[in-house]
Amino acid sequence: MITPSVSDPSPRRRSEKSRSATLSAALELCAENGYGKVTIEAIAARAGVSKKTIYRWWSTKGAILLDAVTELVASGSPLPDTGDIEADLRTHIGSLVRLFTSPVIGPAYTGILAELLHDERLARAVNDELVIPRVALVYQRMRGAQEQGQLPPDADLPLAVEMMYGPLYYRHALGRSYPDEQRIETLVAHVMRALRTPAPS
Amino acid sequence: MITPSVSDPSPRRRSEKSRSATLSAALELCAENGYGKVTIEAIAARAGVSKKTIYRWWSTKGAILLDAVTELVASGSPLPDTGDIEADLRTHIGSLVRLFTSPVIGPAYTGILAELLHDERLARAVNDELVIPRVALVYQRMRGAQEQGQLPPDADLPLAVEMMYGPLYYRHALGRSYPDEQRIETLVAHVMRALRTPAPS
Amino acid sequence: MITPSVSDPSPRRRSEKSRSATLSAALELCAENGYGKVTIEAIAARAGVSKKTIYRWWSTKGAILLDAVTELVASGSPLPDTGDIEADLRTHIGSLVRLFTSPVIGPAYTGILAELLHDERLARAVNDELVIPRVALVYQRMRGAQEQGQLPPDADLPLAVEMMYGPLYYRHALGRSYPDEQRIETLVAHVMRALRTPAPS
Amino acid sequence: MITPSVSDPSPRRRSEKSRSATLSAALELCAENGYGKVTIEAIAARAGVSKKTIYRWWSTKGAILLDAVTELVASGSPLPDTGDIEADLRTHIGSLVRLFTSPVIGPAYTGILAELLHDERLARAVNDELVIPRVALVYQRMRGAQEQGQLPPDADLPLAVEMMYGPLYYRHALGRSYPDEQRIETLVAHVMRALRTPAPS
DNA sequence: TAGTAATCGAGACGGTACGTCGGGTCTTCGA
DNA sequence: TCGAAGACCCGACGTACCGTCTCGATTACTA
Repeated sequence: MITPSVSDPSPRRRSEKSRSATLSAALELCAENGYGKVTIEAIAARAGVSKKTIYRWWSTKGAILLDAVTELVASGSPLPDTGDIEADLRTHIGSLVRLFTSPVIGPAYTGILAELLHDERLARAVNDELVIPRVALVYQRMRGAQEQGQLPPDADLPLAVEMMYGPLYYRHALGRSYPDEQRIETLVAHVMRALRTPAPS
Repeated sequence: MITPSVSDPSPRRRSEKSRSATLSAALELCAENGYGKVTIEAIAARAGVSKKTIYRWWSTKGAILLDAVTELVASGSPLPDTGDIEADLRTHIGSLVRLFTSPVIGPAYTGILAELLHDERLARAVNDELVIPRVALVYQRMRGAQEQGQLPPDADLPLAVEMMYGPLYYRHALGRSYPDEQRIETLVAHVMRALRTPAPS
Repeated sequence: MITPSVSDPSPRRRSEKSRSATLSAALELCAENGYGKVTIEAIAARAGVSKKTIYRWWSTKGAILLDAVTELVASGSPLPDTGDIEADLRTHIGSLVRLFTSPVIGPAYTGILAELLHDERLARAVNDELVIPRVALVYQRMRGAQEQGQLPPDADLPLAVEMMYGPLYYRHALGRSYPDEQRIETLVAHVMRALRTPAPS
Repeated sequence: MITPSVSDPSPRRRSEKSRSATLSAALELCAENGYGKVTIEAIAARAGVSKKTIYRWWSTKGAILLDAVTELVASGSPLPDTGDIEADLRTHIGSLVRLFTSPVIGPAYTGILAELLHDERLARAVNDELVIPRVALVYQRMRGAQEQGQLPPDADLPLAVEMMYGPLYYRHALGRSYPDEQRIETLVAHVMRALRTPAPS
């Protein structure tokens, strides 16, 4: 979490009500009017919270949205384990696409991604709290597949993640539509091949 | 080009001096102080141009930077053709990384990417004027390789582009460092394999 | 007339059409939307005349309106001569009130009066071209009354004019309503008394 | 007082420092550079106050100057009472002329008078806060003179005020010089005569 | 069971930039 | 060759948010 001070300033947060009202207001504003209308002022007004209170606990509207999104995402979509690693990865990518296009999380995450491009602290936070934990799940699932012999023990897992996530972020970054089922299938197939192929000398 | 209205306001009378001064000022400000300090006001002040003139010809500071970047990129780095398609692709990705990290174009392009996430018109313009033309060069080179038998005639070229560009945009979108030489080599090797492998049934 | 240069720049004025279109446009705008909406830009647009042409012949929008009003007033209300000076003065003041409240001339003259407060050249022009000539008519009529013995030969005519016009301008300057018939009658009666009374030693 | 909305926005929290700094800055600018240079921007800059703060409490620069002038005038020139009503009125008119020509209040009041011609709200405010209270003092003095028998009990006091103030505003409205001592004496003499003369049937 | 101290809402404050408007000057193009 | 059209620089407009701050009024730990 990004807070004014590095460490959580005071666990004796007075009002849980303020916190959740702020997060909800931010998400709602983002979903309804787009990220451009997400303003500390507007959040404060809608949440019935003073600006001072917001600034006490967050440093940026990006930080607010990150908290909100993290909370939502944490309570959602774990990685499936059907025994078929390729199918599970397809499912995973599909659910990622659904995340990007979800009416609430989508715009919020897009806003976060826009902001982190000019805010290193936010970038680090997004990676540490949102992306890396989720990628860790993918690694975990892949390691399971390695143990079951579905993937070679020396497979280049990070590369595979980049190859899977890459096209999604590429399209998202350029405002394009996302890969369809067919494309995802092809993509994951190539990723599997890459995982099973020793890196070229 | 993104202009305030759909039809240009009689571009015949446009002052070339104002135009180039504006573009230069925008790039300089971005390089010197970061995208956050790129402001219509600041651009106008540095360029010695009135805000009205800027608003007459551009609708967004993103549009200004897009024009500026397009002009720079257009006059630069064509795709090499050494006869070895794999090597040429490696070179191409390398030069793309260099673009992202270049002190002038890098920050500007990052700013554009941030803005297009909330501006559909800009998104379309970035694709139409910057990305698609450059990708077309890649396609062209690949088609040459197809004619020389280095690639199969039915290779999935768009997929290859996504696989190459994807990891770059993925890392950029999350504010990470870019792939090194080694990584690019691996990546392009897998792309070649994908190009040469018929799509899985 | 207030022109860019002191002397009428060129009697070989090219387009009478432009001149009258400008004056009409100015009056219309003033009558329709109030003086605040009278703008060189708006006048030019409505008159179908270029701004440059307007600036060639006038220095201020006040100058334009002055020309327009002068033209209208010149073609109107001469001072009556019924043989009864007191009645004639009452009529004169009444017609002056009607001028102030006329839907076309009223707002225009109000605008001129506002502008001349910050523009000495305009102030002089208003006096020389509009007020003094009309006051001269009053003097002329009063001198006629002197010859007929209705007024003493040493009557303080300027003072009388100030006493008559004063209350009108006082009320106008403070945005109040104008004197009614009854009040005008009282006022003129006192003026007559003043004219007939030797100045106190 | 003219405020943005009808009800003051909770004037309890109003910063007195900002208020007086704004009024002073406005008067100074007006005195130094003329009313044309009185700009909300300039006032804000000189007062070290934000434009928002100014707009929060005033709707117009005219309103600002009115407040400033009212404050100055309120703390100045009460009507004298020497026992001689005619002399006191002469003194009063003289001090009014001095007000018009004073280097600080003069230009400010002139600017206010120009602006009220196009702003009904300001016109009302000028009358209610500045002119009517001061005229009330004149009435009060005149009523004292009535009680002392210097003036008849049925004297037309409002008419007298119009006859005194009228010539001043007439000359001011047309950008002319003000009456000199001699003229004022004559004027007041006629006003006294009018006060003592029953209205003509 | 009071202090008493931090947190809460509200919102004023000094700022920066916004996007628009009009002023007055200068250039271009068509009739 | 002249005038309409309008681009240009400039400066002010009034607005929106920023992040900081000062208020009383709740709280909820301490004494």
